[in-house]
Amino acid sequence: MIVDIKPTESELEILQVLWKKDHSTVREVHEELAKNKDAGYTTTLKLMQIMHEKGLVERNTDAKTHLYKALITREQAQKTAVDKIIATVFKGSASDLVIQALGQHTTSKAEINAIKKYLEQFDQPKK
Amino acid sequence: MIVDIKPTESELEILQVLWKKDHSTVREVHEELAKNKDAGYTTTLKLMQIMHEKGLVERNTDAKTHLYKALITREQAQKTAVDKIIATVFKGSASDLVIQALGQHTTSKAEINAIKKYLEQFDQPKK
DNA sequence: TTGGTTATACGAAAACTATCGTAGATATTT
DNA sequence: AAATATCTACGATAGTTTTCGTATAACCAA
Repeated sequence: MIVDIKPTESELEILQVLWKKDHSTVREVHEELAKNKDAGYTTTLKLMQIMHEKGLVERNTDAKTHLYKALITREQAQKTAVDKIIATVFKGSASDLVIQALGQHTTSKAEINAIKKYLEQFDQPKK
Repeated sequence: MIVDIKPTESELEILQVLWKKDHSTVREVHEELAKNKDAGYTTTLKLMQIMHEKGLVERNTDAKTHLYKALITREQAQKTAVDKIIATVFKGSASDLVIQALGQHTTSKAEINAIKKYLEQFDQPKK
């Protein structure tokens, strides 16, 4: 595994924005975060510079305004996050997590069916 | 909601121990943590004292050796944790979390069946 | 070309977390 | 009772994360 880094809370917020687009400027990320958060522009800038040092993002510095791109994928972050909470609050039981997740969020019929379909694969004996 | 506090990593480790029993001493918690962690006794003590200040635990100080008890339940911690990662890395989709969780952890047949059974309730039209 | 806007760089403070040492009180053992 | 062990209290330190102010460079408009 290339990236073994656990992003901090703030770094995850930034990654969220970066995952939406191919690449973003600090300004774009900051505007997006500003909707829910109250911090200055240079704070976002500094965080993204640190993320670059850590190898969480790459950036293109050709132009005056740098372009940032996530290097860790959403899937990697998901895996890390799931591993952690299963270990810390679910006593190692993935199914406990599943039931908790299904219970507390409204889940559409389509989603339910997707999960059922997913579960069916466990019925098939391995060929 | 009474408890709106997000326990830190270390605090969660301590809560894990407290959830197993009705109440525990610092010594008991420390011995348990010492199995996987390498920190001094006073570190555990200090952490538990801080948790008391924060209202994460209550304690009985009648005897010389205090008895600690978790005030936040495992279920509350689970809910907070699940809410957070659904929001931060799963774009708000609970089913994405479910599938990710099922995919990356070995899940026993019994667990699969438990989940299936749980899902069946969504088939029944509300009476 | 000069003034205003928008960038980045970077040091440093503030806030939070984790760790430990030491002091002093209380219990236990011999 | 004296020595030893065990406990709490608490200050101090170190590490990490988040925040911001200021300097400086690049761009743009009048």
